[in-house]
Formats: sequence, C-alpha cells, structure tokens
Amino acid sequence: MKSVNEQLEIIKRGLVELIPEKELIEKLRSGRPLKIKWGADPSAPDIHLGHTVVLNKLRQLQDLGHEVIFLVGDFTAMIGDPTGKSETRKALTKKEVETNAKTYQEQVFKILDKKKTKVVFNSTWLSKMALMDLVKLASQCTVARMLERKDFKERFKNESDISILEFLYPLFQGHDSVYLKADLEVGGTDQKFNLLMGRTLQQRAGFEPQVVLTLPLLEGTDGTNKMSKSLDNYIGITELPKEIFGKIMSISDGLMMRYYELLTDLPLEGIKTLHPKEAKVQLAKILVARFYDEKTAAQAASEFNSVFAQKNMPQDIPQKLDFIEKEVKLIDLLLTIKLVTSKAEAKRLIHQGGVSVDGVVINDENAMLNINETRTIRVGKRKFYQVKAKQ
RNA sequence: GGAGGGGUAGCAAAGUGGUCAAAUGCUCCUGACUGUAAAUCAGGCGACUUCGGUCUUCGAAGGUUCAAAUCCUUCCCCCUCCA
Repeated sequence: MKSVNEQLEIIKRGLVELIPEKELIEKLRSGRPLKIKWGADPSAPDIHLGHTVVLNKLRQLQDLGHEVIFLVGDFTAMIGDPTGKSETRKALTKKEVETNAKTYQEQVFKILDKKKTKVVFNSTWLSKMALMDLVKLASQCTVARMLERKDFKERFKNESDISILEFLYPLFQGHDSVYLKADLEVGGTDQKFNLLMGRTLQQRAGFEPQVVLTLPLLEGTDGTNKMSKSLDNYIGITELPKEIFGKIMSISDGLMMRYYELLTDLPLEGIKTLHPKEAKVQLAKILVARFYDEKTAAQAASEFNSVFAQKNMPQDIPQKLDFIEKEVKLIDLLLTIKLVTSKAEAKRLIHQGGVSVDGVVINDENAMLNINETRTIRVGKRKFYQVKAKQ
C-alpha cells in the first residue's frame, strides 16, 4: 500500500472539496481499507460521462486498496417523486428496478474493479424501517436546515413545489451511511448537502463520521447544464463508438478543455498548443478507446473523417430494401422510415434544403422517388437511410 | 378552517370575448460560413390538406355566446398570508 501522503495526493487530484482532510488522513493512517460509499439512483440506467468523473475517482481509490460500496437506491426509486416537472421521477416497479440495477452494474464495472466492489440495495434496510424510526430520523433535521440546500432554497423562493418526500431523501441517504458505517462518501458537488447529512447522522448515532469528497459536475454537450439524461445533453458510455466520437466532435472548444480537465489526466498546457480540431479528435479517440479499444477508436476517427471531411457515405447506414412500390412520394417515404415525425416536418426540411437523395438536394416537396435501385436518403447533417424496392 | 394569488407550447413568460395555432426570449431543427467548434446571418419550430382551408391545443370536465386561452359552474393541483 502506498504511503498516506502518496494516497492523499492521488485522492485530492481533481476534486472540489474534501471535508475534512484531517479526518481522512487519520483514517488512512489506520492502514485498513476504507469503506467508500457511492450511491446511485437506478431509475435511469444509462451511465454517461458525467458519472465517470466520480467513477474514475472511485477506481483510483480502489487501486489504492480501498473498498467501494455501490449502493443502489432502489427503495427511493420504487417510491418515485411527485415533485419537479423537469426531473419527474416516476415510481418504478420492483422488477424495473432490478433490471435497471443490473444494467447499471454491468456498466459500472467497465470502470470499477469488481473484486473491490460490494453492491448493496438500500431497500434491504429501509423497507424494514419502522414508523417510529422514521419519526426519529425526521426529528434529526429542521426545515430551516433543509432550506439551506441550494436547490430547495431556490425552489422555495420561486414558489415551485417541494414535496415532503424530497426532504426525506437527504435523511434516507444519511441514514444509509449510518447503516453502512461508511468511512468516505463520494459524489458530485450537487450532493454536498446530502453527503454532509450522512456525517451529521453518523455523529449523532455515535459513530465516526464519514469524510465527504465532492467532485465537479461535468457539463453536458450543451456546455451549460450539467450532463443528464433528462436534458438529453449526455454521452452514454454504452453508445456506439461513432456516436461517442461524433458527439465529442460537436462540443464547443471551451467545453473540450473542460472535458480534458475532468476526464483525462493529460496536462492542459500541451493540449492548448494543438489545433482545437486536432485536440478534439484526440479527446474523442481517448474516450472511445476507454470504453471500447484503441482499434475501434481509430476506426471511428477515420470513419468520421471520411463522412464529414471527405463527404463520403457512412459505412453502416440503416436500410429497408423490401418496399412494395417502386415509385414513392418522398414525403411519405421520410415518414415511413421515421426520418421525420410528420409530413409537415418533412416539407419544412425539404423547403430548407435539408433533404437529399444520393447527394442531390431535393427542393420539391411533391418529389416522387424511384426506388428500383438503392437510393441513399439524407436528412440534415447526420441522418442517413437507404431504401430499395423489393425485386 | 379563513383570505388572496396562480396553473398558457420543451422551458420561461405575454395575452383577459373575435385581428390567437397564441407576442417575446431561451432551447431545439434546417441552411450559409466552418473544424459536424464558437460567433454571426437566413429560415423554421401542433397536425392534416385538393394549399381554399380543416382539425386538435392554453390544468380537467361541463356551460354561456354567432364566437372562449379569455366569461360562468364544478373539480384537480401549486403558492402566499392568517389560524
């Protein structure tokens, strides 16, 4: 095992806060493997780059000899959450939660060391919780204290809904820490309040409080909001290589530097000397290679170059080659192959010059298309489709 | 329990009997320029249409009216103050 100072140096890299560092040093000095808690909500089982910021840190901790307790928040997921229009969490059935949790694990172990990870479900203890215990738990915190949490404060000020249930989440999460006797809990900065609640509750229960480690939140592909599935600004780690590659290529230069900073160990000075385009290609390759391999990354890069720089057709275009009619109306065709969601949209795109067949832009909304031979249809920059009539 | 405010398109926010498929901003989509970058510019952003219109939409359901997002009734939900 590495020395305390060496460990500390690795642990501190890239984090936002370590609360308090002193306690962590003491825990590390004990020489025992620390129990590191990481909680995840199984309602959205797609792990994206944002999650990997935390996962990478957990992996580092595992490599230092510590144990990660991967807590699946199945209990709360089964209750759901009535509040918040944008982030509605609907209640999931037990079965859904199980499936999601399984998917989650498969994805997580692309990064985490399975041998040093213990998976637990909080329904194990929370579902058996007596009402009396819940009351006791609720008495541990005041509303004023709850309202210190930034998002609560803001919603309260803006007169948006806050359900009582939401006040319970931090308490449950903290209670999980008590139950697990966690030494350290890791999360994004948005989790700070909840993580600290764990400390408070552990202390009140007479245990050694956990150390809290927060990591920066990764912005989504829009460059402003945090990466999340509900905002559809995410890059999932199970996405196809070309998707990951393409999405990285379309982020802004400023965001690219942020991704370098949070997702790689490379020194930023070196990156700044590169042409932004080259730097982005490199980043895209690194990330594809991380979730697939070097070879796949290289392929994704050359495919990207071929399609978007040299304007060639992509390699694997979705196709439907068994049309009955040999002559179809373009608008109807676009609708049947789901490249558009309505005829109105199809017409709009045609008028705007966004639709082409075999590389020729179509401007006539009434255009008929002979599909005796294979035709390649393109909508916008990246949607391709091949069609042909049945022979 | 009492008093008041409010629920409008992905979000924010106008509109308070007809000119409202609903201003404006953001997001988003398409095109130009590029590095599938940013910025900028142009266009678009409910559906169907024989391109004349037609149909569905402003928390829900009813009603008044030639005509309702706008008025009335009931219901659901949110917020503030009082208790």
